[in-house]
Amino acid sequence: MIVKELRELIRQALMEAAASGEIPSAGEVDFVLERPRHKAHGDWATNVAMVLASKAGRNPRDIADVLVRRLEESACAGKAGKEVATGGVAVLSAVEVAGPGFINFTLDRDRVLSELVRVAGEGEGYGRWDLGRGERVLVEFVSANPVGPLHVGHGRWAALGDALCKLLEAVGYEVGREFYLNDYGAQMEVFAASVEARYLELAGREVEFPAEGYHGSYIRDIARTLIEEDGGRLADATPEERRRELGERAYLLALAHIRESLDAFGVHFDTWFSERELHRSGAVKDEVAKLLQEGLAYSKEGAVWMATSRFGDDKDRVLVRSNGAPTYFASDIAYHLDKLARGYGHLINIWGADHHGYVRRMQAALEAKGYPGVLEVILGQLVNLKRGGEPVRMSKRTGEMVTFDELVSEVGRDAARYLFLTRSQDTTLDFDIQLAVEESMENPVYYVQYAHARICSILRYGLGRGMELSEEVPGPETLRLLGAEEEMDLALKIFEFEELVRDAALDRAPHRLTRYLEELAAAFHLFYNRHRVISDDADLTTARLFLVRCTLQVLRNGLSLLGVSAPESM
RNA sequence: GCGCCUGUAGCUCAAAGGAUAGAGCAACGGACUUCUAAUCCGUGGGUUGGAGGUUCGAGUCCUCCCAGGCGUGCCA
Repeated sequence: MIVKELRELIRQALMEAAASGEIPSAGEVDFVLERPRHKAHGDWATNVAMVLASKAGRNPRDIADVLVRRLEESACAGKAGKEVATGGVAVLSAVEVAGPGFINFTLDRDRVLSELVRVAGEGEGYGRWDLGRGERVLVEFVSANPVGPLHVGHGRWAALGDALCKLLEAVGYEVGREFYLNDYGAQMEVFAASVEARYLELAGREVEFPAEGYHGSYIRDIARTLIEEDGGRLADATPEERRRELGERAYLLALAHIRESLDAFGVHFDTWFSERELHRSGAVKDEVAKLLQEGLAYSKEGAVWMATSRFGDDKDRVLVRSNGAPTYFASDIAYHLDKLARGYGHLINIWGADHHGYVRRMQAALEAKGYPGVLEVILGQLVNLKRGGEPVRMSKRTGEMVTFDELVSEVGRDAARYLFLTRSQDTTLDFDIQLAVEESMENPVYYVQYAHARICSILRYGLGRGMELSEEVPGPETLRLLGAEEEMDLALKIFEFEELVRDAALDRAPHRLTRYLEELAAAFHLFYNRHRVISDDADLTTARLFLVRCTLQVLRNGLSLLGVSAPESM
């Protein structure tokens, strides 16, 4: 790939120049190679001379001059017919020193074209890496409490988690997607009691709604479904039996609903891990006992505490309450150890920012167990849902909320996924439903999808005119007909994709992908408006169809990483 | 009080420590007998919350201050 090649050329020039004493040798130099913001600064630029100069106390422009001279010889086409060192193939058409000491590269057109051929050759595989070398990573996300429908915030984690998983897969990790079910503890009982109350109400009984119960209308919906299933027979059962059975059936309904919602969103989990099972199997109890044995936990004031403060936590944390009930923290330790026991070398959890106080203790616990650094927690800021500028509450307790399902059906799956991913998870997301719907024609997702559909339309048009749209790569003479500014800009934008995928994956920043796709689409739309792809000039048409097919491929690869569809027409 | 996140154009947001801080929306003016005008071109719009510091170079890193969000349970 071009970036690698340029880096290698720079390294060579550094070595040679250092060997001849023209520049100070500084061992490994950590330099930046990037696409400059301004076109006048070439196709690529590096700060290597400035880095080296500040290390050696020399003038950066002098060092840059030396390097440029060597690069010109090794990689630049320069004057026509001049031999270049890299196997006779020129990579660059120009290398210049600029500004405070930048070295700006302009790619040789033939090199651009050969890179396009590579893009086409790699097809769906373009942008994939093998950085992970198959290491197994478990990504746990959404993990909503199964006591009601998903809310809008969960949608953000679903979109983010899934995109992150796809990115990690693209760079060579083997990824497991997991949903942790908090199907144990007090909230399940509140849920059961709430459903029970509605059930009895619907059966015509006088009941007092539990003080802390969930007021959402979905509770009544669940109760209605239950009563339709069993004809209300549980109204006369013993309270214990009724509560237990209704709770269980309500849980299964809520869970089924969550699965359906995620399914409709195109997010699929490999595993649904039940907290209850951890308790049932004794894993939680056993782990607490083990921690006591290992001296990592102790008893105090009737409770069992874990000594997390020895591993970076602010204070020690309770594992077993003085009433004998294990805390959520205890089961979470057992849970995370279970993940590791299943062969995952790295754990990623996506949590809402409201859980950030929990991160350190969890990491401390794993460090105590001999797994420092295996748990990575991605904290996502919350979603502020709005409708026409007015905030919409998302409280399960008061029941006033917009569900994830409603959002998806209003805004659409692609737009919802895309919009959730346009912003870094570090920033709270204002999601205005009304705006998303009203402006759906101006939505960035349509802008990107439109580029894809437009290309498909060009290809259809070509087919209709009896054009042969083979997958074959045009010969060099034909390809050399490409060279217009918009064509080269589009090609260069295409080439950014590989590194972008890598960076987005390693930096956990799927939002960069959305931005990139918008830039790529913009480069295409501009090209489209300036040049006809299909014209009377058969060779030029062939060449442009090739460029456009490369664009199509990258749009497709990128959208697929986001989990957004690439429509053939709109 | 302490901890995490955020503060950039009227609005929503981008910018692995790089050159003249960029997009979209909103406003205004242009481009369809031509492969999809859900597009393109142009114009206006900024003391990057404030003050110091680090260095060749700071929206980005450090310190302090201001503002907002979220935490800071023997809740989950």
